[in-house]
Amino acid sequence: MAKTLIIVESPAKAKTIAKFLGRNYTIKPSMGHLRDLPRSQFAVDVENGFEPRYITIRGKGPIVKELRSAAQKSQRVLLATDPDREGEAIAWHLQHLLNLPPDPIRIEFNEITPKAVQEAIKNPRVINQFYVDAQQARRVLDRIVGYKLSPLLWRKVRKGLSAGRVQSVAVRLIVDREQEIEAFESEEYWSLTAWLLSEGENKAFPAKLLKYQGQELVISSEAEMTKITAALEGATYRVSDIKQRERRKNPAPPFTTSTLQQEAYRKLNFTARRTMQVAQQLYEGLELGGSEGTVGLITYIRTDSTRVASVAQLEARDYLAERFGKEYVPEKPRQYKGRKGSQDAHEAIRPTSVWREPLTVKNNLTRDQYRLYSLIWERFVASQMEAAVIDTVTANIDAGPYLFRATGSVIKFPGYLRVYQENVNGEEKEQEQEQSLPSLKVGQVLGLANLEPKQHFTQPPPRYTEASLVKTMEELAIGRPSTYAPTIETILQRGYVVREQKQFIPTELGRVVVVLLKQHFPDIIDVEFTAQMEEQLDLIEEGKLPWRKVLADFYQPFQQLLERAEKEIGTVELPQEISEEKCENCNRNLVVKMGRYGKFLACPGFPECRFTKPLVDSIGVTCPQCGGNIVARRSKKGRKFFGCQNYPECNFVSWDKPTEQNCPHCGTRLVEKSSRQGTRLVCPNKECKYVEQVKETLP
DNA sequence: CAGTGAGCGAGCTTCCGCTTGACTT
Repeated sequence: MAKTLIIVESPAKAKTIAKFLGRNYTIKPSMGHLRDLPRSQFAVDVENGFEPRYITIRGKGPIVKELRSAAQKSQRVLLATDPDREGEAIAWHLQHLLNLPPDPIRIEFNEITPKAVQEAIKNPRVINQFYVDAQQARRVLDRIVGYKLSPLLWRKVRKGLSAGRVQSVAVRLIVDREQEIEAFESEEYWSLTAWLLSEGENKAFPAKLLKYQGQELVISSEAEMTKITAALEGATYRVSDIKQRERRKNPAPPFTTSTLQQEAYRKLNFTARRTMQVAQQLYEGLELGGSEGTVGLITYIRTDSTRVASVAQLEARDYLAERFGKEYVPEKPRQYKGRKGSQDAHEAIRPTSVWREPLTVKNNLTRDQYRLYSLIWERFVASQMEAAVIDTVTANIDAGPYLFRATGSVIKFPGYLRVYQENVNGEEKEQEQEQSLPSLKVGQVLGLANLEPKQHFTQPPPRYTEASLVKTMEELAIGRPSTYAPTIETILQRGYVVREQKQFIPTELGRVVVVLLKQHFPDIIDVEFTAQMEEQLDLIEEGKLPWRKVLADFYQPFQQLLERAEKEIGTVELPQEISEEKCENCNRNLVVKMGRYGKFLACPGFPECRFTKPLVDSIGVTCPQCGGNIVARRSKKGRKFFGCQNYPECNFVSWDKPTEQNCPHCGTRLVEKSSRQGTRLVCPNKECKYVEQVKETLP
C-alpha cells in the first residue's frame, strides 16, 4: 500500500530498476528535462538578476500529469535523475512541478545494480542548490549568447541564421582549418629505401635512409637523390648496431559516446546520427527469443565516462579465462581514467553481458545493429584483456657516411589484439611494422638488392570529418554526448558547411559569419570560451560564486559589444555562388538563389531574363526509362524524392532511391528502402513484392 | 512528385542539454 515513487530519466532505466525493487516501489521516467525556457521568447529578465521564466516543454505535459498523479498515489517520492549537473536541475524542476517538500528526497547511483540502488535509497539527501544554480547559469548563458547573436545575424547577414556557444565554435574550427589548407605550400621531399639481403636468405628486407655523417638528411629534389643513389650503388652495407626491445601495447578503453561515434564512422562508415539511432535500438533492447524476452544489449549510450561497473569487470574476467585462457586475464582489472571535466554520470558503453557474444545474437539483429554491437562488444572485451607483447628489433646499417635503419617486429603474445584493433588514423596502417627481420649480427655485411627512391610532397592538414570534428569538440569540452550529432546537423542545415566526400568544407556563408563573430565577439567564438565557462560553473557548484554574478560579469561587456556590432556592421554582402551551368536564353552563367523552396539556379539577368532551373544533386544512378541521370530533388512540402534529370521529357519519379539492380522476378529496377531494421532492396512493382536483404559483409 | 527571385512589410526565425518517439505519404 505505502508505495514509494522513484523518478528516473529514462524508461529503460525505470524498467531495470523496477525488476529488482519489489512491489512497494513505482518507477517512472521523466524522459529528460520537463521544464525549460520557452523557445518563442527570450524569457530571461536581465534587469532582475537574470531571472529565468520556465515553462513546461511542449509535448511533455502528459508526462508531468502522469508523474503528478503517481506522486499523489505514493506515500513518498524519491528523485533519482542522473548524478550530474543536468540531473540535479531536472530533480529541482520536478520538486517544483510536483510540489515536493525541501526534504531529503534526492538519491543518486552510478551503477544500476540492486546493491547500488538500495544503498542510494537508504541515503537520500536534499537537492544541491549549488549544482542547480550552475545548471541555470549554463542554461541562461547559452540563451543569452544564442538569442542575442542569432537576431544580429538575421539583421546583418540573412534571416534564419543562428549562432551559439557550441555551434559557432564548431564552424570556426572548420573555417580555420580550411584557411590553413589554403595557406599551405606543398614541398617536395624524397625518401630512399634500400632492399638488403642477409647471407643465405633469399628475401630482401627494407631499410630507410636516415642520416648522412650523423646529421638528419633532408632530400628535396630529384637531382640530389640521383647523386646519393649513385654514391650508394657501390657502397658496402654493414650492420653497425642492433637493439632488441620488448614493447607492451595496452588496449584502448571502452567506448564513450564520442569514441563510439568516431570508431563507428571510421570502421563502419556510420554518421554520428546513424550510430546513435542504432545504438539506441541496442540499448532499448530486442526480442532475443528463448527465455530471455526483451533484453537491453548495451548500457546507456550518452556518456563521457570510461568507468566500468565492477560486476562487469568480474564477468569479463570469467569470460576471458574460459574462452581464451588465464594468460589473457590481467592481474588486476583494468580501470581507465576519465577525461578531465568528465561528468561521469553513466558508465562506459559496454555490452550488458559479455556472454552475449555477437554471433549468438546475430540472427536477432539487423545488419547495422549486428555490426555496431560487435564493435562495442569487442572493444569492451579487449579493454579488459592483457596487453599485447611485441618484440621489436632495430638495426642500424652503415653505408659509408650514410646511415640506414631497418625495423622489424614480431608479436610475441597477442593479448587483446586477438579481439580488437583500434583504427587510429583512417585506413593507413603501417604494414611494415608487422614484418620481421632476418637474424642479423653486428659487423655483418649485407648485399644490396635494390635502391628505391620515392618522391613525396608534404600534405596540408586534413579537413575535418565527422569523426575528427567530434573528437576535437570532445577534447575542447565543447558540447556534450547528447549534442555532438545534433550540432553537426545544425551547422549543415544552416548552410555554414557542406559535406563533400566525407569531409567538412565551409561555405561562403560560414566564412562570412565566422569573420563577423571573430571581429566583434572574439572571446565567445574562442575555443577556450567553454572551458572558462566550466571553471566558473565549478566555482558555483562549490558555493564560492553566485550564479547571477557570473551572468552579470558576462553580460555587461557582452551588451557593449552587441551595441557596437549593431552600429558598426553594415549589411553583409554574400558573394553570389556562380554555377557552371549556362542560361539557355542568354548563355550567361547561372547563379544560385534562395527561394521559397530552397536553393535554385537562376539567370543573373533578372528581370530581363527570367530563366530558372532547379538545383539538383546527381546520385550516380541511371534512369530506367531513358538512361539519363537520376537526381535527388525536393517536393514543395520539402520531402526528398528522386526524378530523372531529363524532366519533363522523361517523367520517371520515385520516392525511394533507385539502384542499378534489376528485380530477378519481374525485371523492374529495384529501389532502396530504409527502415528501422536497416536498408533493403525492394521491387517497386506492387504485384511482385520481391525483397532482397542486404548481405552481411562481416565474418 | 517538378515551384521559386522586386515590390507591401505581418510574423517569423534562434541557443544548449536531457530524454524518446512518429502522421509513412
